[in-house]
Amino acid sequence: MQTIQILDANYKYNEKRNPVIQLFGKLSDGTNITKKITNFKHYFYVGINNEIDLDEIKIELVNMGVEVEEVQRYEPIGYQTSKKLMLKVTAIDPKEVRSLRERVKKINGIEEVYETDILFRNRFLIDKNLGGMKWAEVPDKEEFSESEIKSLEIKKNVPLRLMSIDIECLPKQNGAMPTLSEDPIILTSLAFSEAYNETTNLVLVGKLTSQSSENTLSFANESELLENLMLIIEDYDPDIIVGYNSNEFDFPYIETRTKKLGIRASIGRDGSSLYTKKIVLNTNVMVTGRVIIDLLHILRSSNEDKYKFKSYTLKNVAKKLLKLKKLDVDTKEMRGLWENEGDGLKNFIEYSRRDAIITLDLLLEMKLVERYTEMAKASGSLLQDIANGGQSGMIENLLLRRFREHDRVVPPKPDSETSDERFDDSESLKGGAVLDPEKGLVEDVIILDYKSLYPTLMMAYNICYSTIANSPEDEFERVKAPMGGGEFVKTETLKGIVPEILEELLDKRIKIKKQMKLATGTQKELLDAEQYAIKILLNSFYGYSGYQRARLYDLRIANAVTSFGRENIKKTTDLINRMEKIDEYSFRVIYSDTDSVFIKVISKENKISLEKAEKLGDIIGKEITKNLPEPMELVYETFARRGILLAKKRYAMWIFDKTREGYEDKLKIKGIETVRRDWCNLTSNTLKSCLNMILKEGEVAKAIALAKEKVDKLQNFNLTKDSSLLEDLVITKRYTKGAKAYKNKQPHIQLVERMKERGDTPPSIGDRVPYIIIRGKSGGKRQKDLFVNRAENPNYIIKHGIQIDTEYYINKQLLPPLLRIFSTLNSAAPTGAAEFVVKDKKQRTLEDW
DNA sequence: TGGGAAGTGATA
DNA sequence: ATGGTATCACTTCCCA
Repeated sequence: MQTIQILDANYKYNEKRNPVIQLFGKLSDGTNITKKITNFKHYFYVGINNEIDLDEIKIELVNMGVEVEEVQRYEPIGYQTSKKLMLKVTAIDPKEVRSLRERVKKINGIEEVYETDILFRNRFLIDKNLGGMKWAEVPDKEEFSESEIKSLEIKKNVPLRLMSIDIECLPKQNGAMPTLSEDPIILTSLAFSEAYNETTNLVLVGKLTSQSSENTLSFANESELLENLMLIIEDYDPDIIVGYNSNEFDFPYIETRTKKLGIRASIGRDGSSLYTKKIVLNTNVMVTGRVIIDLLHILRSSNEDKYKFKSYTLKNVAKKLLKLKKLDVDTKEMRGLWENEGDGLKNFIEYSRRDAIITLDLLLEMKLVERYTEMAKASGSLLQDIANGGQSGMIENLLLRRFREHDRVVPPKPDSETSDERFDDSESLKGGAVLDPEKGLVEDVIILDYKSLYPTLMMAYNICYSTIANSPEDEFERVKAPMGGGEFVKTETLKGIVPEILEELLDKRIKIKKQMKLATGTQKELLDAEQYAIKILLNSFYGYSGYQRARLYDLRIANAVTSFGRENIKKTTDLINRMEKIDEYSFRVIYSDTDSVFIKVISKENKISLEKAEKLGDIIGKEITKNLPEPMELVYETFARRGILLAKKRYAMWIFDKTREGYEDKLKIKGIETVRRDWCNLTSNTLKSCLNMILKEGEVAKAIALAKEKVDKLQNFNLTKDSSLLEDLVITKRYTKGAKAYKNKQPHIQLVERMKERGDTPPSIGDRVPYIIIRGKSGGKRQKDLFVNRAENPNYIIKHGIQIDTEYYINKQLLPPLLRIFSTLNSAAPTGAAEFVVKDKKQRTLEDW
């Protein structure tokens, strides 16, 4: 017997054209191993009309060459007291299932089909309780039957072998984008996390040069470079290959070049080739038995604040995450460097090497492998599916497993027509409630929030597909969502499948968090990855139920969650407002959003201490929690000594968090321009400094002086003297779709169009476009001078010495956000702020004249 | 020219 | 391809 951790799975036909599952796994010593399972068959379910003769239906099915079995199953949606008779249809060829489904649907008496679009490898993993990065016990032999494999619960993970890749190509025209069909790959850099033959990186050079050394291999031409690249990959045998924009550039490029040169890119663990597939905007890269990760793709789609950047170039991301400066080569210099035999080529090689090293370092720094491993283990999805992104896949995997255990079938994914219908009435899903804040300066605010509100609501009210009461005349007791949403039977009648999953996940997360407090080093990191994976899953069930492309889309569920949530936060607010004084303190809710409440502490005698604030927060939280169904919980989050509430979802708070060394203060800024990427740094930085002065130091006059200083500096701005300030004027916005798809003009889109006309390399869809607003032609027609037409690329501005529209930066970038802050202070600091506002108005009128 | 609607991006 | 809604702010567009 052997124990393996599963890295990847697929299927392939044997010589008898029977499907064979291939499992790509690792032994605990790190050895890679492939296992083949021979007798597993694909199947799906059909729901039948009881009035049609069952035998007739069965005969028609059997005539299609499938096996048919009578089974008892629950339907996917709704509380049911008994199972229904269904048919399990087993196909011999997994590829047939799709066409079979269409033929089966036409049979008279077959009303529904279920689980017709589960990938064969997933069907196998689900049924055998196996999954990505999970462990299995298997026979020593290579090929065996499905009954010989057993799933194991093992916490530890085999270390994976990681490799990064980066290619450089030589375009015909200096500075142009390389063309697949014509321009060769000249350099390929690799970095290895488990050393390869005692080296951690390699550069393959596509021409013979004296520059070759131990870590630099030189080859006669591109063909030899690529042939050797394939050999190195096979030899090193990485589990994960990571690149930066590699799904859109490096891999498709390698695929095309190898095809053109007649080289087999057979880097799959079963000897299959690298394979890329373009899907609308993105490209999927597949290498059997290995996991391909594109870091750019992952960073761009990340929701985490720490991975949000104004620019996603490898250079900027490395600067921010690794605090590194990346060597940079201007694409226009590439040909010169390449043709240079001395230092030029050497620098080019080192630049390329460094890209590969940085990419690998980023992967390690982000702890991505650890996170993805735990997400795979918690959901059962394969590592590659996790890396490709999407929470719906993980949720579906979990639901398929649990529904199966409860003898409940799952519907197929909606076709495009069905999801269009869903889209049409999608307005019917309402979200959380946001209370209009008491705007202006506030002091002494306790902030409380609900821990995992949506998941705990689903548990508290037994909200699930399996507990929806679907017929009004049913007699069992049930709870109806307060404002829209379905009715659900109580836990005593039937505990829902989703609440059951959530409960297990929540318990597990609490346990892990406890263990984390005692753990250190890698042990702690592993636990952190595990709790993070669970957190993602916990929070995804609600979104999934309201997601139009979900198998189990049900607005009665999604609406019930938000409606219970809205009712709950309103009740919470009312209860706190009506609460009796505690000691000499009374309370008023001044803001709330979905799951949080901001409570102003009112006291005539004493300013509240930080310790007392936390104590009161705890008391209020417990007081509210005690009247709530389990496991809902309102907890103390933080305390703000002072803050400014500007509008819903826009505020700045000076908060105090308890640490081991005492209290740590910082600004918690939400929604306002300091945290927005579509404002220039000059605005964000000035605003942040002003907020610091006002909130922390109470120095309004100082803040106003700073604002004035910045305005003055801009007024006297001179590009040739002061080009360092230019960087602070850059605004970035995402280029989201093709220019023709925009109904209104926007500065960054106009710039992209202009860059195309000029023949500059334009940003691609999805990129953030940096721009600066330049001065218009005075006396020109107003229409032509619209600021949308005056966005320009920063490099272009420097190169051509173009004048900046300093007025725009003063009146549209600096002043509005600053004035919004100052004007809220009018009552608190009337003199300073008022003076500033008046002066500004004067200035503006003067300029206008 | 003023004011509101609509489009867009970004955030909570 | 693919978790959700609420909200803000800016800009252009369009009508009176």
